[in-house]
Amino acid sequence: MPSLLTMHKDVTIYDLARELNLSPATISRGLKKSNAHNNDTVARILRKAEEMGYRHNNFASSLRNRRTQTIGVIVHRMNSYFMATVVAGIEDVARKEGYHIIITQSLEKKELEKTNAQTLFDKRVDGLLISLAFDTTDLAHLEPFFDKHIPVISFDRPLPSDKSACVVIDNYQAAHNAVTHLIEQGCKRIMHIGGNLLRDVYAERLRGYRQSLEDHNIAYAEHLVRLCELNEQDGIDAANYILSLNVRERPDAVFCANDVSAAYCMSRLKERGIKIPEEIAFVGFNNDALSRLIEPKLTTIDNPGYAIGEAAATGLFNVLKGDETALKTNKLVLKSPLLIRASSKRLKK
Amino acid sequence: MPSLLTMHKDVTIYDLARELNLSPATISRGLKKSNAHNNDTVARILRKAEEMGYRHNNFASSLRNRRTQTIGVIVHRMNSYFMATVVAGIEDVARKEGYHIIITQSLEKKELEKTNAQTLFDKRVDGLLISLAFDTTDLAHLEPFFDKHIPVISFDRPLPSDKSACVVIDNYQAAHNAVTHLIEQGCKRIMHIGGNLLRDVYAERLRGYRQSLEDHNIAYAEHLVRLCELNEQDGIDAANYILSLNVRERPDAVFCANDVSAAYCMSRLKERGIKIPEEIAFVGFNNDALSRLIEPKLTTIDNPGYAIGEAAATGLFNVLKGDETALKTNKLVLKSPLLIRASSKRLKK
DNA sequence: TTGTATGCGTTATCAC
DNA sequence: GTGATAACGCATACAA
Repeated sequence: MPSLLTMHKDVTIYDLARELNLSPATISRGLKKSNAHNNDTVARILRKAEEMGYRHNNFASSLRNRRTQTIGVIVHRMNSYFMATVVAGIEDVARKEGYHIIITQSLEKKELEKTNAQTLFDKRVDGLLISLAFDTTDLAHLEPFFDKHIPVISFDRPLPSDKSACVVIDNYQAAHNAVTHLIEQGCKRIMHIGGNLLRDVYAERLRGYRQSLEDHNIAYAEHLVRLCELNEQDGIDAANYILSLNVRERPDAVFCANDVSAAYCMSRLKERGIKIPEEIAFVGFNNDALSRLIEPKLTTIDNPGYAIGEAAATGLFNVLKGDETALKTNKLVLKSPLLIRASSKRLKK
Repeated sequence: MPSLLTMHKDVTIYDLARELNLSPATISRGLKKSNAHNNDTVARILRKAEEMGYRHNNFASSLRNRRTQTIGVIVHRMNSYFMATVVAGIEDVARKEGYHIIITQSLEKKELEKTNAQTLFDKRVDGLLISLAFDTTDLAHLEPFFDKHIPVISFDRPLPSDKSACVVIDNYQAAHNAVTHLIEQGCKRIMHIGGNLLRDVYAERLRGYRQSLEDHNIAYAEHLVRLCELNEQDGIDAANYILSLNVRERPDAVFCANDVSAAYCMSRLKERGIKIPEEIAFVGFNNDALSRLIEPKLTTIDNPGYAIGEAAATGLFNVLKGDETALKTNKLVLKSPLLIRASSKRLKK
């Protein structure tokens, strides 16, 4: 008696060959509509395949080809609108190329990122798209990919290496725009809530912040920069920190490296009676769904997730198709406009 | 000259066999630490494998075994906190079992769900976990799984079929609790914003709503029930609808089948000067991150995503291990408490 | 345009 | 406890 686990025998190209009095080779070629073939034969093959419920066996094929038609994706976390759109962009391109994707999350942990990389390597993905975890320093876990010439392209958070291309936005410019906007609204003591400087994204945002201050002759103040993981609790902690400062030291604006922490920070400050944007103006980053939901609506920088995913995947396929220049062009930079909303509007009275 | 695509030759068990003067069969057995073996030999094999950079070839293995050690997951959408936690639960269980998961999204579209099912079937997943799209009616696309005895377990939105088990919460009871709570706060005209009744979840929530009204002798009013897709725009539309009603018909509370639409509905009403919860109280569903972020904080029903994912995956593995009772126990129901927050607190003055 | 023959890397079966 | 061998299903080099 067959148990639930016993797979019924699959239909193979041999079965089709037998039924059609053709050779397995012809079937194989016919099924992938390869050029050199009699149209009529192809039609017969396809019809029979349909009729007998044939399905292509990827393993046998991959074993033979040493190609999996699969690309691996490592994201730091999959729970933001930004990342969901990045993945959507990747999926669309991959689907068009006949590829599948395997998504894994590092949950911002170096160790998990390492495990995921190993898993994907062992699954023989044809390429890798990665956005690094917060605390990843060395790239030893990616060496196997480099060694085997499996293309790796990073996005959002680029690899500190010239071995691979990356798709990013101009974080420096975006941050500079955001801070300049706040200054134009009349803000003088602008706080920055940023991320781990190991990640280029956050280093660049900090650099843009500092440069804008300098451009407007505003002194950089150590106590107005907080680096953290940018999660809910960090937003709340930042608010508490602000509340703990005496009024002369308190910021009159906050530029935050993501919307989530900006939202929680704002929320906490409002609870304690601080008026936004009158007392403290806010600019976030990412254009998360929640930026339009909170009150006042959050001014933020659009982070074009879909375009980033699309560009990264497209670059990867270009490399897979033999266009090595895609790896030489080290950086692809996409636009990320500032979206001005109520949280930062403070026209001088 | 090897191109980027040329994979260097992989180390195989034959290579190990040659180096160690053993047979490939011995290597194969040694690598999976199977019982009947000389410990010393196993140690030598493992050491050599490490040294030569051997990695197991899943294709060859799957081709031979007809097992992929992979389970497929179809979710309707991956962008909610709820779904992110469901997937986290599934991943954890799968990892412990040595399985990988492939996640696909139907984006609430029947057609895409169908494509995904086919893809996963062709990828020969050993099992399937699925949460149906809004508009899925027939289950023809799942027949191949049933035919081949590939176990399918649904979660959140159960299959309208007794061919497979499902993991859900008691949506009827949860909705009943929510509405009863609103009634206890003194609300008399409670509106319900619900989802497509094809999905059991939403039908049950509506049923709980109606029953609670009946239990408290409140007449059911057709014009106070709106069924939609529960997205951002639907929330806004519902708010506009409410605003269009004359004051005698206007609801004094809204019970919404998810937090997102509740949040957008609230936001729009507030914009138009409606006081929440004083004029209209709100209860949402899911305990999304945003429920704690908006103002007032949204009373909601906790939807235990992690536990659901964990239970669904565990059930699937039980079936894979031969415990068929897991499929017989048709429904596993998890707890989903009501979390009372400011948006529904309206103690009588 | 089609057929023949072989190998991809692993594992199960059967010997020894 | 270990070895020899066949088979999993497909795709390609080569022959026809």
